[in-house]
Amino acid sequence: MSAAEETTGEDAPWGEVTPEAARRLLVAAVDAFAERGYHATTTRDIAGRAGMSPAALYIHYKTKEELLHRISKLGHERALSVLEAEADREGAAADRLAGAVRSFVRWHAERHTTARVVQYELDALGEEHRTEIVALRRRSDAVVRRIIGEGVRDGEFDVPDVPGTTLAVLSLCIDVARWFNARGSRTPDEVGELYAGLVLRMVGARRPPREPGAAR
Amino acid sequence: MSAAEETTGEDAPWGEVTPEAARRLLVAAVDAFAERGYHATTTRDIAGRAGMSPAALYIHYKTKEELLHRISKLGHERALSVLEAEADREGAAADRLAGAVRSFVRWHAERHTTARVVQYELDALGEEHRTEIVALRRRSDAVVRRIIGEGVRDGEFDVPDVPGTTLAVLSLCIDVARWFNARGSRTPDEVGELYAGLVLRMVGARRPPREPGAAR
DNA sequence: CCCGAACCTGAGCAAGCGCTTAGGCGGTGT
DNA sequence: ACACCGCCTAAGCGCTTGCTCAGGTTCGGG
Repeated sequence: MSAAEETTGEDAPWGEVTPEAARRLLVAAVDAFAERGYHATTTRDIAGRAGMSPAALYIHYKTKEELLHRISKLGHERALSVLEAEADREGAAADRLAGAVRSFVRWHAERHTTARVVQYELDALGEEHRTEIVALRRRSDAVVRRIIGEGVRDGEFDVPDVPGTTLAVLSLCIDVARWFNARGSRTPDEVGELYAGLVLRMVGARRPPREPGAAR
Repeated sequence: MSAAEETTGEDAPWGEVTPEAARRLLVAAVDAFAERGYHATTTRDIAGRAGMSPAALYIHYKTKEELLHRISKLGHERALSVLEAEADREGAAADRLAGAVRSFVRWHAERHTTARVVQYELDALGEEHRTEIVALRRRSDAVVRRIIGEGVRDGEFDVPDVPGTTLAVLSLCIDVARWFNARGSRTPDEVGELYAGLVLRMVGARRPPREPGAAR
C-alpha cells in the first residue's frame, strides 16, 4: 500500500515544506532532535533517517542550524495560531481561556516531538534566529495575558498577579512537551481537558464554563 | 550509617564533594552544562573554567558522563530532601502542600543552574545511571501525591484526578528551572509564594492557610 | 635526605564532526 | 540529438571531540 500523500492542512503539519525531499529531511530532523537533542544529533543521522546521503542535506539547507530554525519557526507559528484562534473568539474570558489552554496543551501533546524541539532547543539557534523566535514567544505571552486581563477587568477572574499567573499558565502548558509520552495512559484530549480545568482554578474563575446545570 | 561530614551545609551546596579540585571541576561543569547543555559542553571548557588542563578532569572522574551523573544524583537528592522536609511536618494538608511547593520552587529558582542540569539533561545519562535517577524522581512524585491524597481524604481538597493534578503541580514547579532568570524582576521567595497560592487553587483548597486577615 | 603517593600537565591519538567538492543520472525544452 | 537543470552520491577535508599517557611537581613521614 503506497501512501496517498497529503500535502496541505492541519493534519499534515509539514505540508508547506516543498520539495518533498526537503520535507523528508525536516521530518527526520524533528525526530532526531526530539530524541537526542540538537547537539547530539549528527547530520549523518538526519540524512540516514530520510534515506539519503549526508551531502543531500546541504542541497536543501545551508547548515544544520538553518534546519533547526525552520522547524522552530514553523512550530512556533503553528502553536501561536492555535492559541490565537481560541483567544479571538467571542464569549466569556473563562471560555476563551479554557479553550486556549485546551488547544495549546493538545497541540503540545499531539505534536510533542515537534514541541520538544521548539521549546527546548531555543539556545542552539544563532543570535539572529533566536531573537526572531523570542519575538514569536512574546506574542504567545501577550495573548494569554490579554485574556486573563480581560477576565479580571470583567470581574470573572480573581488574579492578584496577572503577569505572574500568565507566566505560570504558559509554563504549565509548555512543560507538557517534556513529560508527555504517546505510549502513556493519557490522550492529548484528556490532558487538555484536565489542564483547562486546572487553569480556570488558578485564575479563580467565578463559575466553571460549559456544563451550565451541574453545580455540586 | 557513615559520619556525615558537612563542610558547610545548605549554603555551600557542593560541600560534600571531597577533594577540593573535584568540587571546582563539578561546579564548573554545572555552570557549563546549564549554559550550553551537556552535549555542547567540551571537557576542555569544563577544565578551563576550573583553571586546570583537560587531563586533570580524568583524575577525578572516569568520564564526562560520570560528572553529569554526580551532579544529577546530588541535585535530585537535595531537591527531594527539600520536598520531604516540608511534607513530613504536622498540620493540615493545605499547609504542607503550600510549604512543599514554596520550598521546592524556591530551590529551583535559587539553584536554577543546577536545577536546569538536573531536570533537562536526564537522557544524556547512560542507561543504568538514568534508571537510578528516575527512581529518585518517582519518589518526588509519591511525596506530592501523598499530600494531595490526604487532603482529599480529609475533605480539605477537591481534586477529581489526583495523579493528573500531581503531575501538573510537579511539572509547574520543575519548569521554573527553565524560565527563571537571576537578573529578572522576581526573587525566588516571591515565585515560591506565588506558586504556593496557585497550587492551593489547583487543588481546590477550602480556605487559604496563613494570612488570616489581610487581603489586597 | 629520599621515598612514594597524590595530583597535575603537555602532547597527542583515534574517531567523529559539519560541511564541500566533483561528478553521475534522469527528465525536459528545443 | 543535445544542452541544461534539479537532485543526488562517493569521497574526503579540516577541525574538534573525549580521552590517554609519560613525565613532572608537591609534600608528609621515615
